[in-house]
Amino acid sequence: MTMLPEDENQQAEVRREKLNALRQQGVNPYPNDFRPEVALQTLRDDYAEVADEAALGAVRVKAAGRIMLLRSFGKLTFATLRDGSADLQIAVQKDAVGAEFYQEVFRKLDVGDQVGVEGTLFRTKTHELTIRVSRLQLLTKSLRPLPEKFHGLEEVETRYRQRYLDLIVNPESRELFRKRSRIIRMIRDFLDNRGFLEVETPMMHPIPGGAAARPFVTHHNALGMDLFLRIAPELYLKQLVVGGFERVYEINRNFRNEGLSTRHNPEFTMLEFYQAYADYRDLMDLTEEMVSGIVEAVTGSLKVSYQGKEIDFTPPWSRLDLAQALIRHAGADPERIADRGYLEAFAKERGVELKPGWDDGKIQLELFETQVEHTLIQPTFILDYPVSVSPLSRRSDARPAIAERFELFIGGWEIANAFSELNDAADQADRFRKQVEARDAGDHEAMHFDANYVRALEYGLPPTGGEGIGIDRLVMLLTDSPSIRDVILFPQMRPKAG
RNA sequence: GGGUCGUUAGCUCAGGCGGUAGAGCAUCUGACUUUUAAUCAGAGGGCCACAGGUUCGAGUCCUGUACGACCCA
Repeated sequence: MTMLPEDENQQAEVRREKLNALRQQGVNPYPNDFRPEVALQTLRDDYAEVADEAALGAVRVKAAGRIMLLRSFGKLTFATLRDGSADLQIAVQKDAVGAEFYQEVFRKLDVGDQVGVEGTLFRTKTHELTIRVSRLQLLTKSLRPLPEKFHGLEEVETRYRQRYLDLIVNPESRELFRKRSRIIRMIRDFLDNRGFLEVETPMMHPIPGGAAARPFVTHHNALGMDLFLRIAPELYLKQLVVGGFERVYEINRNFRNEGLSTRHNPEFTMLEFYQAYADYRDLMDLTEEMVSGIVEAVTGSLKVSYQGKEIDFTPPWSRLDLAQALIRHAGADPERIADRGYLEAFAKERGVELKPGWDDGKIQLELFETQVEHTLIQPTFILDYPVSVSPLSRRSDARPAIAERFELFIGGWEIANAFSELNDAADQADRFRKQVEARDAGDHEAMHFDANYVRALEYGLPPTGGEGIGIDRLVMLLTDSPSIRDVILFPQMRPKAG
């Protein structure tokens, strides 16, 4: 019965011996009959101002947690207990729990063990609120030593691979993921309050659609067909708008088969929402209101420091069309911004490699992404994209080559992508055809023709605005996290040998 | 995919020009009834990521591999 694999160490060996000794003494090291009655944070809150000895001594408490620190004085031991809410000190006196229990059971406990305690409250000489333990029960014996008490766990690789260790010993990591959860809940509240319906759409798609990206492929045995992990829920959500759900949203994972980086994880969380009888300008207003509200609620301010840069979320945010962005931020010539020869020369001058088959719009987009995007630190809406690179967006009535689309950039990254939805079924079919042509010409990220989606449009999609917001990047900005792996509990890692 | 850097005790980290592997915390033994990273005295603990190479001798130099971090595409 090997309990620990080959990375056995001396300390684990000692703990296992203690476990066996406890069992022989009739102590169950893994009982499940203890029910804590109060969270440690509640005790801290409720008795923060109470100093009266008699009053504290009258408070009977029953709590549980993990031993994080032990300070033993022979007949008296102080320990720091940590539960899901907070840390609190306990004091275990030999006389109070019984000499035999203290000696034979309690002294076999280690940092990392889970215990349940009953007792009363008191304050130490230095006024620290402490549980005076009258009864203590081992709830779970821990067999491996925890990372060091002072430095915690520093090595990022272990923090990602064994996130539980990071969460146990690094309180700031716990706080970060609580913040992430709060951000997502606020998004739900915001949308729910505006009459949006949260829905779930397929994660496995027969045709990958709704974005320009390479998908992961999987296989359904019974159907005998390949399926694709979704790269976006967009086409399904709009079918729901066709069906009469005029405001829908989904917060869930997308999967894109591309490289890993500090801003890319192969699975990432996206909010997509669609609102009938709205256009992309309505969505800009909504986005400003939603995001700035969340920023203020989460950080207490509209000004956020991200990696040394100050980002001011105070609305209204800059709105700049794509051509203007190239002129203003990349120094393109305003007179010739739509001139093909100029665009090619400008790209060459900036070291942007052009691929065959690129039209003016694609060159402009590429120039924007390489020359401008990373400079947009303050929240900025870039709008009016070329139709050719926006195959699901509605055309501007006044300028048919321009799509009613915006992307939101913050901290130099794309945070959101939105447009007035294309609801002209024939135009959509044409756009899909052009995508298929690009695909046949070698563009692996170009879209497939989705006939089911076109058929849905033929039944009539009301005029609609739709948007996707990258949740992980938003959380990065609000938690000052340098890597997307810091805001994903279990980021994708290469398997380590053994 | 390319470049740079990293991998040493459970954790956090030192190891000058190649010469028997170090510290703090943790662990173990002992002392200690008010500590706060408790303190004091002692002890044990290493596949120096892995595989080759150079050398009388490699944690250290060279090559490759794995994993990670950062930058670039």
